[in-house]
Amino acid sequence: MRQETIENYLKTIYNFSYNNTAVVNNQRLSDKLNVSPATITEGLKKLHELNYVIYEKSYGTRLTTTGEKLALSIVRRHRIWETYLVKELEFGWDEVHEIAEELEHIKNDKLINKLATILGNPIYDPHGDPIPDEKGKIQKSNFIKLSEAKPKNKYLIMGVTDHTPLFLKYLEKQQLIIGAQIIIKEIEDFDNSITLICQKKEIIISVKVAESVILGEEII
Amino acid sequence: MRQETIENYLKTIYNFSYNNTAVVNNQRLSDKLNVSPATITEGLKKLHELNYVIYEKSYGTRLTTTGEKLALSIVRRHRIWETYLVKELEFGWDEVHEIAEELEHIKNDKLINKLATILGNPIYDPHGDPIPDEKGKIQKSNFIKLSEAKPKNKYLIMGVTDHTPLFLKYLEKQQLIIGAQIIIKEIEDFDNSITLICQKKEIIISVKVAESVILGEEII
DNA sequence: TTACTAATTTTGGCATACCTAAAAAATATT
DNA sequence: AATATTTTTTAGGTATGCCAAAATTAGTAA
Repeated sequence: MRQETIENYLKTIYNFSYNNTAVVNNQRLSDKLNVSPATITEGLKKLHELNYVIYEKSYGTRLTTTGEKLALSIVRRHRIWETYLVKELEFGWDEVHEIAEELEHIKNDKLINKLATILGNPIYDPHGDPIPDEKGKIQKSNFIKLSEAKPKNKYLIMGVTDHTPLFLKYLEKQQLIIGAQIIIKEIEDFDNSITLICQKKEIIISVKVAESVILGEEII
Repeated sequence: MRQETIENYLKTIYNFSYNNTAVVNNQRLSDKLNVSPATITEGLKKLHELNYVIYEKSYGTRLTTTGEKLALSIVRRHRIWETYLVKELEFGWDEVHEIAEELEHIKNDKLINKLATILGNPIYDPHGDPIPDEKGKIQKSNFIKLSEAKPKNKYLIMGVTDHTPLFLKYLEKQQLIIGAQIIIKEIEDFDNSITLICQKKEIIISVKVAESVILGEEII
């Protein structure tokens, strides 16, 4: 199995496993990795043999300790590169994901750690995702989805779970950027759309958008 | 054919063709690309079909205009990355070649041009090799090999043609670095070893070393 | 020119990464 | 529980990138 394929499988399994608490199903992997379900079954069997995952047929897959370690190092590379591209090379947050998908496979610890040092060892990337440190340790945080926010409360936007340029450009247009403070004004019973106040402007957003925005602890 | 394979073939053919003046044989490609001669034959046939090379069986191969254009862009990426690693990320000139072999396949013009801009659009990389510009234009220069230098003359070290860490570390130890001025004192008839003066120190080097060091025009 | 040597190509084969279609298993619905 | 739906697996097949060994071609020296 090609190293890059292994890395893409492990990273994707990691991203779907909620810190290795949940088992991941084949269908989502098939969608995300753009290969048929049959190919996923084959791939998981091989990764099991290689001791990267525990694959229980017709049930689900999770990472072994070895697999998680490798997954975390890919995630680290991806997020460090995204941060470097935005902070040092003047890329927009909506254009770095794709490049980082390639750069994350460059295997050179000295390089990644040098970039991290230049950036001041950041803990979050430009989309608010936590960056694992060299040992794979990751910042834990109890954030909530904007779709779970409660009326009248104040929050900070901490991240996004959708990294597509279209979505990110939309957020930027609405000034819903990381670090922005928002107040939930009202949640419409009919379609769960949310009216919120951001930068003194009233904005109405759909559930679909709210599902992909991550908020930090309420400000008391 | 995988894009990365195509790029490695074209780059290697380019490097062996002396600016597309000479035809390249399979054996050297086989050695450099670490695949069997049989595989090279197959690969060249495919590249011919793809219009990247003109492959004449049992004679040799050269790049088409399309192939040369792609080769130059890979060479540019490689050399820009090497320069960036040395100048901005504090890597040694002996450790960047391998990383650049991976980075050169990242396909994003904006990224490469941004790095080039930060570096001030350099014309030479840390090994003295010319960097093609965005359009593929490359600095021409009539350098000679140290093994072709004449006694009593003064030269500047302009580059190297061997990029292996072992060789580069050896040069560094002898202070034979790019930009250094040398005077040829004597060439031994017996084994063609060269005695030269560099930084006021006398150094004796073998033909093998002299073959891989590039000198600039004599200083009058 | 001939006979040898070296380089190249052809042949046949193997492993991998993918696919589709059908079967089987798991899950959801009535 | 029985049926329908979804998910997963199996079976069989294709294309690619590689190889070793045999056959051919080119180069060289007698």
